Amino acid sequence: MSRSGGDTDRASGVADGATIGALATEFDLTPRTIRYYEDQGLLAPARTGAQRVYRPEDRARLALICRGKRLGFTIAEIKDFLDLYQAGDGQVEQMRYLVGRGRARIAALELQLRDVQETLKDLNGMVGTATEHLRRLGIEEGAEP
Amino acid sequence: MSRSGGDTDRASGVADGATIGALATEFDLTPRTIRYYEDQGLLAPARTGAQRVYRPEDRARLALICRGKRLGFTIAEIKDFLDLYQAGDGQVEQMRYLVGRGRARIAALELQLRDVQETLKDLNGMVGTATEHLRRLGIEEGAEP
DNA sequence: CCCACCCCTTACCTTTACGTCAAGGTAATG
DNA sequence: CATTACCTTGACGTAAAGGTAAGGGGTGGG
Repeated sequence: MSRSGGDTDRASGVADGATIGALATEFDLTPRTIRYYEDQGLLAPARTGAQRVYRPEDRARLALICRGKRLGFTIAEIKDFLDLYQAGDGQVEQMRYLVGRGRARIAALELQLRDVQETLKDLNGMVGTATEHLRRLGIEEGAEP
Repeated sequence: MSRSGGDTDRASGVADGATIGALATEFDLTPRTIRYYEDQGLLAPARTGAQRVYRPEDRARLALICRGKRLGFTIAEIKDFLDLYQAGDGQVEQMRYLVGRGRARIAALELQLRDVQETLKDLNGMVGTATEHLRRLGIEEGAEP
């Protein structure tokens, strides 16, 4: 009640973008992790004085970073990957190079896709068998971690 | 020519199974890596004296290990995973636990599957755009690493 | 016999991706 | 003005997954 113009909380007085803490919460990371990504050149947020200000574009990049991580890419690989996205400068040679990298990555991902599907099949089979096995022993299901 | 009973080479005199070097070559790993997996309890090959002897079962396990690695699992996770495969002892409680773990892993993999598919879509789009862009500039394709 | 080649173990080194203090700045609030 | 809560940089710690070196054994071939 009775706040000048902001809305979310303290530290959101940074004009428009989010703070590192907010972003961390949003993406379920720690601020440390986000700063680390910046160190590695994956992010380059604006600043208000010393304080980082994350705008929508940064949030988009971070989302891509997280996906990359879930897919098992290294930070360095994700950096390359991100560079693909912003390649629109017109540097033809570099672009051809990036297209090549993109194709290679696609091939790797397609392999991974098959791996995942195969593993899922195996696991489903195993769990099915085991569950049935248990059922035959007349035991009810009760999932415990 | 003129060998008693073996066939492949020296050190294959280990009756039937493969040596660590052969296995390493076969799976494109180093012997060090295979020994490391053994250290971590993922493999337990037979021995002829001090020398490890890898039988087909070990090869199968190693194949699963490699797939797990390609999927981004940690060694410890792969160990749990492998334990799923040989769970047939009848320990019901343990089996229920393992079924739970298996289900969790399936959920994680399904998420990963969607991630991979989404990323593939994005990448294909990007490469397509970039390629077309290049084509418009009248440049032929020549993939250089 | 000695060399080459493969095997063994032990032990320390490296890289990646953060976690964990430490020490200090800044802005709203009581 | 002091507190509180968030932010900053910097430096050190650590777990995972091996690499690499050191030291030793066995076997077969010239």
